[in-house]
Amino acid sequence: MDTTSRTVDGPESLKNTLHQRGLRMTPQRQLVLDAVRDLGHATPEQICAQVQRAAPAVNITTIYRTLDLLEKLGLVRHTHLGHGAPSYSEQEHQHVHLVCHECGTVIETPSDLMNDLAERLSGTSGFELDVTHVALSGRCADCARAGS
Amino acid sequence: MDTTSRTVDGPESLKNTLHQRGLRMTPQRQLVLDAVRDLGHATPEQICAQVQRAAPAVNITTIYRTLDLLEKLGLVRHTHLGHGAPSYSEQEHQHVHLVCHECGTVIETPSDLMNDLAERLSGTSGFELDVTHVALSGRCADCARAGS
DNA sequence: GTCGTTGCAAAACGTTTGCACACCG
DNA sequence: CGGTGTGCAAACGTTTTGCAACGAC
Repeated sequence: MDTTSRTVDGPESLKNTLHQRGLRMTPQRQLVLDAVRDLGHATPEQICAQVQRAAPAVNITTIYRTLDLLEKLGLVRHTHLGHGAPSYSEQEHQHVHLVCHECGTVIETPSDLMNDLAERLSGTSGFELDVTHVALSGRCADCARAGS
Repeated sequence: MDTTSRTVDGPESLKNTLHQRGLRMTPQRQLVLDAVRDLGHATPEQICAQVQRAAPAVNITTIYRTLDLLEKLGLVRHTHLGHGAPSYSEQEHQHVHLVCHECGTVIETPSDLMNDLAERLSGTSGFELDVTHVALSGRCADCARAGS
């Protein structure tokens, strides 16, 4: 009954993944990865704040560099939810983001909803949709009820 | 047989729309609206360059303020095509953007493709998808062929 | 003449870069 | 000890803000 919410990359495996590519394990890298997992999805600045609770000296530059690295390693992913800073989440945390452009709420929805669309797109234009890296905008149920 | 590529808002109607709300017609506002229409879709900086060909003194601050205003008036719309500056286009210019995250190409695709998805979303979560304000990311046909 | 609108300069925001020092392996 | 990784400061691109002057009505 264990759905492995903690994925393949346990505490040791980040080290391994890094070493396989001649990269080095550092406390900062573990902290950033932990922060991304703990926060679900968060901006670099939010991740920085979270990391600094454990290690106040960590600079935001390191957050940016580490997020880029973890993304290249396939451990995290980022999505642009409209304006402002992008949102990082762990790679396995698959979902489509629905952003309400009235109140800004972000709703997560299973990505299977996009499968039909993905097929149709690859059929018509050969475009391979990345179902996991998508932000759709519109109006959430609450705002739809309140508005017009 | 006139499909009114020039929409409801001809040269006079911007003035009317503004006056209806107690706002003022200025050359800058007309120039920005014209630029958006001429460019199809463009960033504020590109729009600024276009406007400055006619009126070099116009400041980019005015571009930003005017784009916000025209958006509130429902005459233009902006889309975030991933990183960097947003892209503005006229409201009627409806399509879905497919952004290749390898080469950055932006493909436009008819928005009808999203109708099924829109229905399913409103069914499951009451979310009203804005079919026109969407950027999907993935890999374009060329990069898919070249890559793996 | 009023008051909305503009231009300019400066600040704010998010991100990147250069460089010397630190520390992983 | 070699070279990767880090912190700091400064630069960068984009957007916003404060304010005095301008100009639409």
